[in-house]
Amino acid sequence: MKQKLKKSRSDIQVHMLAQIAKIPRGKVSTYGAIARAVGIPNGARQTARALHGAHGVPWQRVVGAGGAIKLQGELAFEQRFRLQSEGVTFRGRRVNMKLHEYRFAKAKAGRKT
DNA sequence: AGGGTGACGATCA
DNA sequence: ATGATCGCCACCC
Repeated sequence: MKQKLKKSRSDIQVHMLAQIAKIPRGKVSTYGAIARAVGIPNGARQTARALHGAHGVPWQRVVGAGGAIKLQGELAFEQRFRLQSEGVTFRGRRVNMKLHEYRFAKAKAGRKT
């Protein structure tokens, strides 16, 4: 029996958005971490792709590796502003990941719970 | 069917 | 720390 149906590529984005929506206020995650959470080890770009066309999701809580804001122009400014409003602290131009990195349950990790 | 693109990530100079 | 280059994966034309 199939343990896992091949999900449409579009579904992947839906799953990503679902994970992003789970990030609690005051916390942030990275494109790569979200990708891994849905089973795509190197799909950081797909996370960005999903966010680009998404709506109603806390996109501000998604940052690049190391807490770097990958957006440009006003969007970068807005993201930082919104995060600070949620209580997220920065360390220079990056989010202080030591305090705000949110950990997802990985999709394929050998976890036994 | 083929080629270019991107809200990325890691590595190298 | 900054800039350039390559690799990844799904989307768009």
